[in-house]
Amino acid sequence: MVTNERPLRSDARRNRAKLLDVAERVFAEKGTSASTEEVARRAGVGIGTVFRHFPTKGDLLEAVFVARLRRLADEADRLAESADPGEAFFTFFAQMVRSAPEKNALSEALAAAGVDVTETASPIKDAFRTSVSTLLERAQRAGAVRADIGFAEVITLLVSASHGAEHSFTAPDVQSRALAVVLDGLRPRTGG
Amino acid sequence: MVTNERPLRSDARRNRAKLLDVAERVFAEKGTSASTEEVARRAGVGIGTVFRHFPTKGDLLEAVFVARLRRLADEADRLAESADPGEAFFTFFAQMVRSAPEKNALSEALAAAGVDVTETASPIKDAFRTSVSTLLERAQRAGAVRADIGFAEVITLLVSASHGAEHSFTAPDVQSRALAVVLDGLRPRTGG
Amino acid sequence: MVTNERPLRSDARRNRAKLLDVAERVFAEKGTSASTEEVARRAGVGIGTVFRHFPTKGDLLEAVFVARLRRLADEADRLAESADPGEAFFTFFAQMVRSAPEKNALSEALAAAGVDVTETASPIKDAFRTSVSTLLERAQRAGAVRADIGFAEVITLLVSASHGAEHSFTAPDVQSRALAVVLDGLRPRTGG
Amino acid sequence: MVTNERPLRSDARRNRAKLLDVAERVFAEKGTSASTEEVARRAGVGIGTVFRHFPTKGDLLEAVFVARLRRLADEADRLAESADPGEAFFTFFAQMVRSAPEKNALSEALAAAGVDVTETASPIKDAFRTSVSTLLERAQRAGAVRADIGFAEVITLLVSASHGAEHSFTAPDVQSRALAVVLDGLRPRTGG
DNA sequence: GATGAATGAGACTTCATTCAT
DNA sequence: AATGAATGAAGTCTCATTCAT
Repeated sequence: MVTNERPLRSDARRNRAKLLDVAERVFAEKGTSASTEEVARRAGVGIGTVFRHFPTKGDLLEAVFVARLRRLADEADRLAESADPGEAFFTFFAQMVRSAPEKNALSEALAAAGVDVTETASPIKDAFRTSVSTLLERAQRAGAVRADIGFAEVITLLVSASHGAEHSFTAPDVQSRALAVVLDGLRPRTGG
Repeated sequence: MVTNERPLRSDARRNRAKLLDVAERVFAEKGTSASTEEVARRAGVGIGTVFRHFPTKGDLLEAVFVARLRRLADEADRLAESADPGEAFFTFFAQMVRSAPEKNALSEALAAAGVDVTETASPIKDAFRTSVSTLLERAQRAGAVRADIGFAEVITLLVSASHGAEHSFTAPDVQSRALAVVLDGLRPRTGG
Repeated sequence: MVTNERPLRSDARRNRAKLLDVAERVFAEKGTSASTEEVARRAGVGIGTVFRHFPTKGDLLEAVFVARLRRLADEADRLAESADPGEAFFTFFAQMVRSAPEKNALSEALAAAGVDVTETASPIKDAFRTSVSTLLERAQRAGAVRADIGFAEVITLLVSASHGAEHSFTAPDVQSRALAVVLDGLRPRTGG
Repeated sequence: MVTNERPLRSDARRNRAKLLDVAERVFAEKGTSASTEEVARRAGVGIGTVFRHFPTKGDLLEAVFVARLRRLADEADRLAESADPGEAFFTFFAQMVRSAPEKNALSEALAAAGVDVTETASPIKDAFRTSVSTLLERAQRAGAVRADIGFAEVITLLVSASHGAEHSFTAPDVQSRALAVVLDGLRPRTGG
């Protein structure tokens, strides 16, 4: 089935992309309570244009989150093709957490992914879930990750760790060691 | 050092306590964007009274956080007296995380504790740091907690895990397993 | 039963009255689509003050209508005490229609009265209904008004005629003659 | 006198007619505050097309009114040929009022007719005036309608009664009796 | 001529904060 | 000290109108 939405005019498509891009940056800097006006201003468009593309501030936020999820799923897919499943999984986890500080509210995006699977069936959320699950299962089969956790636990930990990492005042080495703790916890208990 | 603030009139003292109590509940229920007006209403005082005690909404939020910290430090002190240092530490950690959901934004309070040490030297923050550090060091000396982390890492993990736990839509058993991962990560590596 | 709303502070009462007064004039001049901002400006208060007294524009409009109804009911009561029931009724009807031009949307207030009796049971609407009904019944008993109509028909005609009269471009004598037609129609058919 | 406007391209003519048709329905349903955008959407054209045909929302509204007037004038003309002048007049009056509910704001169209004679000399308005006047005069000559009123009074009453009838919450039988009152008022006084 | 994206003034509403009572 | 009315900046959203495609 083909969607019946005709493709946007080129200028509109450009504006939409620009808005999404700017919005991501603005929300990263000031949190999700940043005003729609500021997004419009920094994108160089009128406030009405924002509204046309995203009828509600919530819609704009959701679009930003979805865009992020899409990129994260892509990254997971890329890593899934690597030779070492364990390394692939831990790399993905660590990368996400390390990139969190520069994108405030990434954790919300992730949380949204974990949640709405039950409510709004969104293709992107499904794709993200599939990509991460694949990464996880391969690592578990390879014995690199403990077997008693699933997608939900991984997301919860990812959300948590990302959130912790968003607080820029924590020193980088503290972040590293805290992350190491979580990663160690994800490994199977040796000599258990 | 003695503060030069004269003691509050008895009704004022009562109002202040009541406000703090109500504010904690309100912010827990609706997040920190709940209105000052609602706090006043539910405390049964005029809005002017809130601002007399806490000249700024930020001041009110901080006071709530400090009150929480004080209670947490007390709890840490109580546990520090128990016989098993390892169990004391893990109990403290788990208790805090499990109680997070019912106090929205607790993580912010904790984050604030980690932070402001550099800015505002607050006696309560210092006390909290001392209490938790004691708990940690005893557990480490007893070999129950890995030795390569300190107060900062623990707080970061606590903030993270609490935040993850605040999202009520995650199932309790998922929360438990995610918490278990972090706790396991905190233990020394066996057979290393 | 006493309402549990404590009386307004004197300055608030003054402002409320002023706002109602100004709002009535503004809506009369520009129709009900006049902005709340303009009401605030002409009342010499901040926009927030309007909101405090009338949380919604709809609330403000309703308050204006209710105030009008109250005055109309009072006028009906005053006339009900006059010696000639027929004259009382026709005077009331004519007065209302003649005063309509200077209060745009009076008809809406009246329509509201006719309507909401079924929905929102408002004391003022009930009072208005009672007052006008009394006036009507006395005139009918005196043989001055045809017997086959009731309150509902009178209100409908009043609303209609008032609306017609609101269009200021119609010459006064045309208005008079049109009103005369309606009044004649209300009289019992002679020699029927 | 010939207008120097070149004839519209066939698709443009079709669009114009469609727009007028849709606009009448939309304004009837939602009142004149319905958005121009909705008219465009339901007509299946771009918003730009609406503004090309009617440079202003006011222009669109006026065009709708004019179209209505034209149809009303036609109806008046048709009735003017019937045998009974009195019945023709009353039928016309009653028909208009009865059809008012389904065309919200018809009264405004009529009011516009009464008015703009002085401002914009529109052929259609003149035609309407002539048609209704003819209907009225014939009925008066036949003794079916009182002689002391003219076109202006009839329009005023028509506008009034139509407005009253537009309020859908009034029961149909109430409407009927109210209309009967006006019609009776239009008849010559018997036994005067 | 048709299209629909962009515009931006302006409407309503919220809320932290001030200040007269 | 307490009160709560007043304030007004700021936020979200709407919509008539313009203009590049």
